Amino acid sequence: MANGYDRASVAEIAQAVGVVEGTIYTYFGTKRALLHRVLSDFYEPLIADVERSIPAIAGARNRIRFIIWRQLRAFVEEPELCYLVIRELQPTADSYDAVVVGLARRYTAIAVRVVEDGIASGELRPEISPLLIRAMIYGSVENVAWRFLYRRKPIDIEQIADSLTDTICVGIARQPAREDASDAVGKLERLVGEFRDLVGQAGRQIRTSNMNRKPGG
Amino acid sequence: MANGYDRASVAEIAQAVGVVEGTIYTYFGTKRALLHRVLSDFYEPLIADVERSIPAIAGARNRIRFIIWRQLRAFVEEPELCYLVIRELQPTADSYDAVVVGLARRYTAIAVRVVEDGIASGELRPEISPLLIRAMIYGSVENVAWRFLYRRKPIDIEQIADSLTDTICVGIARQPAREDASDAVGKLERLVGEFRDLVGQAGRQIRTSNMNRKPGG
Amino acid sequence: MANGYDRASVAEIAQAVGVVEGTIYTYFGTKRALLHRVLSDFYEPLIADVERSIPAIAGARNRIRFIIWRQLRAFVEEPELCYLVIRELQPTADSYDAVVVGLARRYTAIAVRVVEDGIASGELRPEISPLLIRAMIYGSVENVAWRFLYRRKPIDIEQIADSLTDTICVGIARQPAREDASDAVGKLERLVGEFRDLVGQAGRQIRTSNMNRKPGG
Amino acid sequence: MANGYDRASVAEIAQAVGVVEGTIYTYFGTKRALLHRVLSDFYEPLIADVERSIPAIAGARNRIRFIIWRQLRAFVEEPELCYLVIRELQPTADSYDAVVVGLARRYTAIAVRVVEDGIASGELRPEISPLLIRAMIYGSVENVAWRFLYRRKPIDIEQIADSLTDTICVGIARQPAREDASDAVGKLERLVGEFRDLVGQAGRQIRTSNMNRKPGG
DNA sequence: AATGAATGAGAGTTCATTCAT
DNA sequence: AATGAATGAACTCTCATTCAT
Repeated sequence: MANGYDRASVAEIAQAVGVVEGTIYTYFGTKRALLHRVLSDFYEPLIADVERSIPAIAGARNRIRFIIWRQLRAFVEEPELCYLVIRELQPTADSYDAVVVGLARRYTAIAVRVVEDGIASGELRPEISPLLIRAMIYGSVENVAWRFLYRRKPIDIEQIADSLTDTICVGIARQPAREDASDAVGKLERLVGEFRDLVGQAGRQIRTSNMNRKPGG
Repeated sequence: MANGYDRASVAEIAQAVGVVEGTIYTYFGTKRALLHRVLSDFYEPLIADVERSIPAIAGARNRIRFIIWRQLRAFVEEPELCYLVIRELQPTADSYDAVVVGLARRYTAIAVRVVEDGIASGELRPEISPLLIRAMIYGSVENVAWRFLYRRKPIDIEQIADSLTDTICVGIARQPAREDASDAVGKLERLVGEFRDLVGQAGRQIRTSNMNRKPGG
Repeated sequence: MANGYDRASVAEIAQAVGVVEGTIYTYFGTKRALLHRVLSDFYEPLIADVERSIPAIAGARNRIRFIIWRQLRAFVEEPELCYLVIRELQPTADSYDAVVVGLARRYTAIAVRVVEDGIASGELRPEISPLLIRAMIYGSVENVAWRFLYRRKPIDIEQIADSLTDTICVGIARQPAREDASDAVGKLERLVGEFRDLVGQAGRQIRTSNMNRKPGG
Repeated sequence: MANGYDRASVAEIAQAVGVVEGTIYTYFGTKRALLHRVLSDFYEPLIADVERSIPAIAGARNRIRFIIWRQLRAFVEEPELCYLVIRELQPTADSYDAVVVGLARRYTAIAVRVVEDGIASGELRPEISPLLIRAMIYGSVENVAWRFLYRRKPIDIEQIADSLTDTICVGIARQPAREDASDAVGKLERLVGEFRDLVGQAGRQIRTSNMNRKPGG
């Protein structure tokens, strides 16, 4: 199952499992049935895990980090399966697929809800789209995992989870307050203007008072 | 080329091009060679376009938006090819692939450089990883495009590009820094207020002292 | 055993019998051995029945009707088995088959003997070939049964047995004896004519001789 | 194709034709398609032949003989195909089959019409069932051909056609009416002969007695 | 240069048969 | 005796590739 669904022949799968071709068909009537069983076995504990954990985690940011971290872990633990998930799971009519697509939908729906809750609680900006954030979370994880795993390098999922979460939450821009800062600058400019006026006023008063003092000063 | 590389037989490709099977082999020795030609033909103008455009765009944020937007456009214009890129382009040692993988690397390297430049110019936070940002950019675009395109719904690439860029740059969190900024402004306001009071006081004192001086002012 | 020998897997047969695949092989070393057991179990009572009944039936025609009727009944009662017999029972050297082919031969030999006896007793025309009549009997029954059973219509075996027997015995030609009869009538008319002439002649002679004799004798 | 459709693997067929397996699939998308092509190629000229010939033949009996003879010839010329026809041609839903079943129906319908016409013209008994006669014709031919061909003996189709036609038309029974009639005629002939003798004798005696009498008679 | 018929290796799948339990 | 999981050969069918024309 080294490389996607079509690439792996039933013969190879059988050999990998240590049985003979026909044995596969004793248990799975179809190559596709085998695939879906494998995907279900992958998804179900994953979903159970995430659905159980999320309520125990406080704050949208922490939850998002968990989702990212959990997905990275899945990639590290079962890279082949994750590739299968990425590449085979297309909502393509097939009734077999429907079941697994349903699982996948249920899985990624967790992220959507987390973002929605984060918006509701005021922790997240209300103008963001939860669906887009879901795409960012899973797309980023998938892409980074893909790249790392292809290099067969060990991958520090803690650090990557941190970085991704950080970027998703606070962005990459320096001085995220800069726009507020410009407001502040405007205010400051106004203040400075006021100050200048005050100083000018004061100066005039002083001068005036001086004028009123000794003439010829 | 309905759906991926394996799905399309050489016969189908030949028919689509309007020639006969054998002719394909007159020009491409191999189905895989044909694939790589197709991918090169896809990548080269894309790379040329992006490489030409980026220097003309000011600011990391604007450049990132352009990269996202351009990639979304590619998905909309050539969804099949983009799927091919996603699914077939694996650095699998195959010497054919090497060429196209090289193109892909060159393409995504642009994003890395944009981020690096953004850091250098101080626009982007120095602690972010350009490689991770690249993964986020392409992973997010791919995931969102995948989802949208599978639903065969029209996709508003302008709006999606805006949202993705926004999230990547400023994140999803309600900016905590913003409140600090207002605090600062508040402090300044308070200081200016104090200063105004002081100035007012000073003015009054001066005036008072002047008044106490010889009248006839 | 839905449709022929090859169509039924050993697994299906086992399931139908209520045992498990391996058990079949405890009792029958081979799928083919099972087939032959099934066919023997079908043929033996059938042969016994027909062999017992024929001597008790008087007349070749009645016996032929019985054979036809019995075979039709077998078709109605065990259509699948009859198809098996028709389609699987080929004298193909296979030593297994030899046994069942022997049964089949013994079975159809009954019809041959019935026809031979009918010829010997003068009930049947001596110039007919008993082997050909056997072919007609079983061929007709098989064909008609096949057609009827495929339509899954109920089949009136009494009426079909009557019709087939009738056709086999007296043919389809209209009053085949009538023409001979008219010949006979013609001959009789001629004979009667001759006789009339003779009688007339004799009468005249007698009268003549009487005339020559003593008058008043 | 030695033994039925299922028994022949495409590999065997290809080998028999002198090509390789895949080549079969260049021309026939399916094993079943190949079968149906073969059957159509068999049926079409056969139907054309019979449909053309029947109108040129006078009398139901002669026509039936032609049908029997033609079918026997087909068996002799293409025994394998005829087995295929017998065993594979089941009206079993398959849309492929529908075409060939249609041909077969059209073919055997000829016999039905011949019998119907024979009844209409008064040549055949009106109480017979054309459908049953069709079953007898094809069933008998099939059975007899089957038996003969399995023995791989040469088969005298002229003689078999004569015998089958004869039996179908006039039956196997020694015509009781016919023989009685001839017997009666024979008896009458004998009686008349005797009578003639008697009359002749009587005539001579009378003449003699007259001669012995007084001359001058 | 272009063709397209022929190829043959390999795919998924079936199933009669075996054998350790 | 009975089981049923495992087998592996054989099947139909696909398709990238070749090559004589």
